[in-house]
Amino acid sequence: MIDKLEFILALAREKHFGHAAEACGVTQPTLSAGVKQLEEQMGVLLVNRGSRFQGFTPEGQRVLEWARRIVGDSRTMREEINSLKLGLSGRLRLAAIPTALAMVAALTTPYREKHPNVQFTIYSRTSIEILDLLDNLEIDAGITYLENEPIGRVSNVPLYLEHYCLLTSADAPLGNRDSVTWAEVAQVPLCLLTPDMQNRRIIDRLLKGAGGESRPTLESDSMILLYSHVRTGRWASVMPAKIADTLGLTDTIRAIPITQPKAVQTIGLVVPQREPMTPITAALVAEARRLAPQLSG
Amino acid sequence: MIDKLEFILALAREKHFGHAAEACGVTQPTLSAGVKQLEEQMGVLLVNRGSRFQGFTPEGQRVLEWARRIVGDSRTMREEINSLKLGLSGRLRLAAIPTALAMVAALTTPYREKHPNVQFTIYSRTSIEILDLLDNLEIDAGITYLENEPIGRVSNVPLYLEHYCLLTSADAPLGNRDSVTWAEVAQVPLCLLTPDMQNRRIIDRLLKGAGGESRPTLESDSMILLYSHVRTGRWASVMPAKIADTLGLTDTIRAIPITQPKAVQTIGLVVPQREPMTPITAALVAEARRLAPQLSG
DNA sequence: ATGGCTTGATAGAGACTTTCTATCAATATT
DNA sequence: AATATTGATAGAAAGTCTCTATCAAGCCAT
Repeated sequence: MIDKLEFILALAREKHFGHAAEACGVTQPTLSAGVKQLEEQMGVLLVNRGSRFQGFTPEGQRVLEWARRIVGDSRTMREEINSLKLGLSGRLRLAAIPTALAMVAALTTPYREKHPNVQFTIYSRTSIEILDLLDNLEIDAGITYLENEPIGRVSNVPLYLEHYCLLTSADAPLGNRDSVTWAEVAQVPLCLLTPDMQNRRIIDRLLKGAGGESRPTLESDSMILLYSHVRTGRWASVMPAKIADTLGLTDTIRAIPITQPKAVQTIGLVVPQREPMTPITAALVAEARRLAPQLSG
Repeated sequence: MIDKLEFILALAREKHFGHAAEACGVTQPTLSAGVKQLEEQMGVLLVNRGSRFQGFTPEGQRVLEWARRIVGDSRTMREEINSLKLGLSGRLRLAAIPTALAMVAALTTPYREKHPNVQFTIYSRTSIEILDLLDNLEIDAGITYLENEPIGRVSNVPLYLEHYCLLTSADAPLGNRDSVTWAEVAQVPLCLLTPDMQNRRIIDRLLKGAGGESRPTLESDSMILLYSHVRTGRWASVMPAKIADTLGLTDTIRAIPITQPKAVQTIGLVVPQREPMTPITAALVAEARRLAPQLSG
């Protein structure tokens, strides 16, 4: 029964019988049969088919909702029993927006000291993808923007505030300043994240708000790539202060606070809104609560 | 998997492998094997055995908690899909304390008019048994005292207030009065419910509070039996006003309000504290909310 | 239009699980 | 000590699941 519900979950995210089957580690006929059995048990069609997957029926959508819950609970149960047996162990799956990647270590390091048997898998994802992964039980927690764009059925723990800097060579225009305005930044050719990243959309909005326009010379979904370009001394970028610090500033590269307006975004931990949490997730939330005051200082 | 969890639930309430198996409609070896499989999957003993059932291990108790939740959710899912398919249908299982039995019809009658395909099963139980049945998913809702003794993880809807009357023959001592005190009632030989009923414990407390003692001439767990004795004109009883009204008063039998103190108990609907509720239960809660103002008037 | 490609359904065989009956060992009960 | 109760175990039969192979329907490109 529960494994059939997992089929539904896989189908929801893959939207393809074959791929979903592969994700579940079974063959396509097995998954097809599983879905069909569910449909027979419920006495209702759950999936609209027409020679290909065409989404769920209304009943299928309800079953999907329940499947998230029931499958999630059964996993949580397993994990909880495991923890009782041999302390916290297993794998913590986490996803963070690129600009927050640098601070993840501040969370994982004390966590690992307390719970050395927990393994980590950490993905770099967009804020939208993070919420999707959470919904589909593919990650245990995410680190993303808490405000700004709607987030779903999740609980959150604020971690720190993101302030923006112009990252540029000291001998470039504006390179000698102690602070710059968004209007000034709008005049500089920038390397920015791709528009599927919320960070980029935020920066675009700020630039537009200052009367400028966002026409980045270079886009990437990798902070490392952006930073390595800035390091050449020939490019500039806008980054959160925290990540600029982490990446390290050289003599020639400066991180200049951008004011007017002084834009601030809250970054935090998000976890599925479900009680009780898995022990592994609960420990992460505890760590985040402990850490938040230090980070915001 | 889910059926194995049902085994655990059955075992929790039957405390006996054989009986639990029968309750699940399987043989005892099947249930034993199912539990053993769960234990192997979890990697932990769930049940303490020593030639007989000796309760759950700590891990077993956690699994039991999860089983209630997961099994409950999977049933709710089924019911929800069924309702989507052919409107509200199925069986509403309800338990009420004896003194509330008379008012159940006020709930079931309008319910049935709105949802004619729902069938009812209604048990007369003690308040403690009701909470137990709720925990074990054996009933969908209960009607019982909301205050006075602790109730567990349930949501409630107040329905009406229970006021107490002396039910006695008009020509008996006190039979001509318009109101009596608890101290006076304490002098009369009474027919009361058995002490496993909360109603009896409440009345005992009230009598004791008035300096009297509870030494009922006759005890029974059936309101009908108590009432039939009072009807002979030779016995007296203490009953909630509502049930006395429902049973009907004759010329010779009077229901006399008992004052000093004016004791009042809230009776209400209790349902498992879980979101969302099954559609059948949700409809009952809606009905209860609608009804409460009328009843309390 | 037509041939090739993708997608999901179907059929049938083999492997695996489940569940039953029968029986046993251990403990309670008398 | 004899008997009854309780849950575990063994083995056989039934049932279920999952695989490979194949098919039919739609999609797409020429």
